[in-house]
Amino acid sequence: MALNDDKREAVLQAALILFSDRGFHGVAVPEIAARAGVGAGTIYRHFESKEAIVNALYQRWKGSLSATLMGEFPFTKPARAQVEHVVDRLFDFAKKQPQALKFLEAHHHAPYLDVQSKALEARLTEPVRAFFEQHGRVTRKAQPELLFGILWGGVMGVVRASWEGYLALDHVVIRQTKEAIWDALRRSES
Amino acid sequence: MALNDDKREAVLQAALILFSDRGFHGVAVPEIAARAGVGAGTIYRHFESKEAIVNALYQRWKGSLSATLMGEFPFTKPARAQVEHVVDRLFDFAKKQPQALKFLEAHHHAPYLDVQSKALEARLTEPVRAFFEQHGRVTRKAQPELLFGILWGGVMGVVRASWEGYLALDHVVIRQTKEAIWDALRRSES
Amino acid sequence: MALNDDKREAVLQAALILFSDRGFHGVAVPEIAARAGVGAGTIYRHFESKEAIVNALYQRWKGSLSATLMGEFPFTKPARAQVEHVVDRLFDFAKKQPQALKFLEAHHHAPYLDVQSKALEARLTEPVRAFFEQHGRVTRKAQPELLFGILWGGVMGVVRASWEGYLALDHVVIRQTKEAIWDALRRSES
Amino acid sequence: MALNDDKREAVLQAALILFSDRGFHGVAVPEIAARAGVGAGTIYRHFESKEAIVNALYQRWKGSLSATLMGEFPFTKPARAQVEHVVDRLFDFAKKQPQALKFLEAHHHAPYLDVQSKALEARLTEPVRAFFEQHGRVTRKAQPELLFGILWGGVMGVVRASWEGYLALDHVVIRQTKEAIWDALRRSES
DNA sequence: CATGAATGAGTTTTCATTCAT
DNA sequence: TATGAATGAAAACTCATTCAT
Repeated sequence: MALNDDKREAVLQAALILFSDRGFHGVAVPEIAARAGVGAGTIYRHFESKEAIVNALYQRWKGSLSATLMGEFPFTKPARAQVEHVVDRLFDFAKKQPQALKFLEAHHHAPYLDVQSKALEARLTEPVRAFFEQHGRVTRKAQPELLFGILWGGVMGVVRASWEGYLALDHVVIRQTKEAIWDALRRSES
Repeated sequence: MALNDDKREAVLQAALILFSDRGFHGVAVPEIAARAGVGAGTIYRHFESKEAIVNALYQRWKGSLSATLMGEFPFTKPARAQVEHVVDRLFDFAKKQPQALKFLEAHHHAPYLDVQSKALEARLTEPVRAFFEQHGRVTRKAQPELLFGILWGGVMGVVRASWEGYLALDHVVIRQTKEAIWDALRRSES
Repeated sequence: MALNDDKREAVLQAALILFSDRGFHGVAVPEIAARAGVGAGTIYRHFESKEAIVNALYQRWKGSLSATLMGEFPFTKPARAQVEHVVDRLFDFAKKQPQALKFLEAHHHAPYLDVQSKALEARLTEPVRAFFEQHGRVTRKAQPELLFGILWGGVMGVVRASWEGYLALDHVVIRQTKEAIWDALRRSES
Repeated sequence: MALNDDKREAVLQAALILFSDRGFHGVAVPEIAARAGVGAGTIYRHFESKEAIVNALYQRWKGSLSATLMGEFPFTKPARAQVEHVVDRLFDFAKKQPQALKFLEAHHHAPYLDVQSKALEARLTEPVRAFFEQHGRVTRKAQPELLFGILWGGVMGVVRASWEGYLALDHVVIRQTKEAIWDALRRSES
């Protein structure tokens, strides 16, 4: 007779979709309840407040994204393979969890994120950034944050184009993106 | 006497900052009034509703961004010069109107945007996309939307890194970004 | 098996403390359940509603107070002994059941008391009041209700002072109160 | 166009009656609004919260009661005159502001009173208590708090009897109460 | 019988909008 | 024309009560 985790999940799932579509303040709690198929009061047995829901979502999906990117990371392979791994995994995540990715992008640095969520923000981008320092000799001469910005932004630019219906995230698009991104990051021959 | 345009401007300026920081639903109308230094009721002499304010802002700044990007466009110069022009102008806009750029990014495709705003969304990215079709031979073989996504996303990735304090948008950063973006887009020699 | 009376008692005890501290509307039913160490649903096997709990408490403790005051009442002794008996017993009750006395004072005439509780209110103060009519010749010339008001109010004033920490209900205080109250009630010599 | 003080007063007046009848938690804010003849939202332009209303009432009426008791206090007259002054004024207040007195009695030491209200509680009973120390030789040998408890409690006992319809606070009742209270407090001859 | 998770009606509070001044 | 006090509809949240286990 413990708190029903199915209901907690249903609430998180409903909130993910609604928040990613209309933003935190654009969604009313009873609306989340309705979509989750539970009573409005039930939400408050599982979450202390509406803010607790966003934070639970943020932490869950930030962790999930990080795990996806870092899973089976080819630490011993050359830089290009590592970059392609990250891009591949990010596309993977974008295809499998588009709502979650949209949610994470939209709630990055939001004022209602709590200390734990903010700690995650910092901690999880760190390893990806660290990579560029390690490969300083094969990548373009520039601050790692610049290179990471182009990598992440470039891929997300393609992902967003797919969300807007301009292209599909198929193998060709992914391969072309990987090539383009690598050309953007690598130290040019000469 | 006609409606005082200074007040209309003050409202738009206040709303720009508040909306870009906390989102449309995260800001109360009387708060905009307070920051604009006008009475809450006054806002409704200049705008029909809260939604009318976002839409006015969206249309103004989308137009301004577009004008910035397209102003003095080097139609007769080679592709690389044209790409660098766009990147330069986007960085320019990011430095001069950071709030406006943040606002535009955050309100892209928002459900409260009206028909006119949505029309602008489509119309203004069009010419930039058209460019890639024109230069098909010197750019990477890929859909123009993909290339545009990398261009725009890559630059915005760097801009966002600057917003988060990781780097400054100085001449070096801008030059490096232009080089990286061009390497991402150009047809590789071989 | 019959309903577990231990649980009923636990609920009443928990409710007594909570209601006397924070009032009827200031206490949530699940809170009573938690303090009683029972499930929230269990309360409704023993009481029809939250109001039924206050009424059960009211009737129990009003009866108990009345029994205390009237127990071994020295009907045949002089008026002063009878007054002192009542004062003694009231102090006794105040020391042994402070929460119950606080509860009774706070819920006197409350709108959620039912007919039975209200009947008790009237019935139980009656005998005490009757006393003053019987002793009309040795007590001050005044309506019995006035004298009773001073008696009860005066003692409760001292009790309340003890609750607020200003004095302890020791033998000296009780003796002094009895003397003062008697001097207030008796017909003055002359 | 400043906040309309009439409305603030109407809210306080409505809240006084409702709170004194049914207690703080027994009254809903829209109910206060309805009785005050204002919109529910209006209350929150005048008071930060429901608690702010009780505290405003508490401070206003505690101050008023104190001023009533201490106004024209006969500092140079004998103890009996001083006691009778306090009793007279308390009866006066009870007749003119019965709701306020009921309110003060019911909300004494309530957990939602703020620091300022609690400070008032302590500060205002102080001078009355001080009196008994000053008159130690003509009053009964007992702690001042005991004597004050009997004085206040005794009068309030009579007042409460009047609220319950058992007697009217006319001149005779008041005179008899003053005599009784004085006999309770004075040092007995012998 | 006992439970406590679930619920929706009701609570306090906020806010876009109106309107008397 | 400009205002900001007033408002009620809607928000977040609570709680007495029910009911499946």
